[in-house]
Amino acid sequence: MKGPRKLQEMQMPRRRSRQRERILELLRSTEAHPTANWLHGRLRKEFPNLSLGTVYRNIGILIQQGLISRIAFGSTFDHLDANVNPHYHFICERCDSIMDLDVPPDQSLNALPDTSLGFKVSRHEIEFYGLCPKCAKRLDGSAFLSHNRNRSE
Amino acid sequence: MKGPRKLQEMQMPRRRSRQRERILELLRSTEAHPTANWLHGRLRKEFPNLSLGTVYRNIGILIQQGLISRIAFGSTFDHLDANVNPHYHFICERCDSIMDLDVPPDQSLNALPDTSLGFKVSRHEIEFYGLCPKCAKRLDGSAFLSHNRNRSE
DNA sequence: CTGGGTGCAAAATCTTTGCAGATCC
DNA sequence: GGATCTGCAAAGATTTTGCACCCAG
Repeated sequence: MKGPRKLQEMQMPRRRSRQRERILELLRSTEAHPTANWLHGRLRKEFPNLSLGTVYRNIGILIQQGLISRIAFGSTFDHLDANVNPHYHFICERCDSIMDLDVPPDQSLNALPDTSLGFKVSRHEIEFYGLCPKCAKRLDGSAFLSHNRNRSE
Repeated sequence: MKGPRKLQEMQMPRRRSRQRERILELLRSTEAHPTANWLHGRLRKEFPNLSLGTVYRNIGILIQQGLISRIAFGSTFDHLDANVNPHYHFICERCDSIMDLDVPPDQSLNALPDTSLGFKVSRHEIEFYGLCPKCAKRLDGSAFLSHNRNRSE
């Protein structure tokens, strides 16, 4: 290995790049919630040689810096659930496991979006993030740093 | 008391298949929220020639039949958001657009997961589904059938 | 100068699809 | 017997990565 690569997880001093600056500006200027591909197409005009790889790398950096965030729904398949009754989910930030919560969904929350604006709400979903019982126990009293991936494959 | 099934989507007559039955059984028997790949690996023992394509096709059929559902978070990148303040999202079921909601997040909801079980909640997210103002207006009074995709790409 | 950043292309994932042949009803 | 379904493989779609060169500091 050639250096403290892993420390990138913390705020590593970064050099500026015109590309990254524009990606951030663009994201801040739009109401939509763009994809990497959209950004790439949009910025092609200013950077004719801009590569999608660069867009992805910069997205990763911006997320790391807390300047943007990803929206991880409405995307691809991934996980499945045979419990078709409405229910909430808990996602462990340490082991990435997903659990069904035994909490009755609160339909009154559907009234939250301002209907005077014209929203017609049919349902909602909630994901709680934190430590699952198992991980919480394991880390009881100790700082948690390592990130023990445990996703089903 | 079975609620009326959604007849919106054309239901093709289905034949049974041992593979699909086992996929459903397996999904119902596990606490985890498996991926297609996990199912495939797991069922390889019973069906040595089972193909991933078949798994995906059957997942699609089971979802169509309302027997299972997908969990579309915790997955890949896809959409981004430059609004890093906590906020909820609204997803239009017709045009698939994603909107930030101007609703103050209710931190008290973090108390919903049963902490006596050991959950440590740090945050939560909510997605509301339904019709956005634009689509709601367009469909006012008319049945809605067509699905006008509008995802950024 | 130096090491992070970029473009490019290949690789890695994940999901879909065309086709020929097997299977269920 | 005929419409479905399956396995296989190729194609798509999306994201990551290795590498040589470039450029900000």
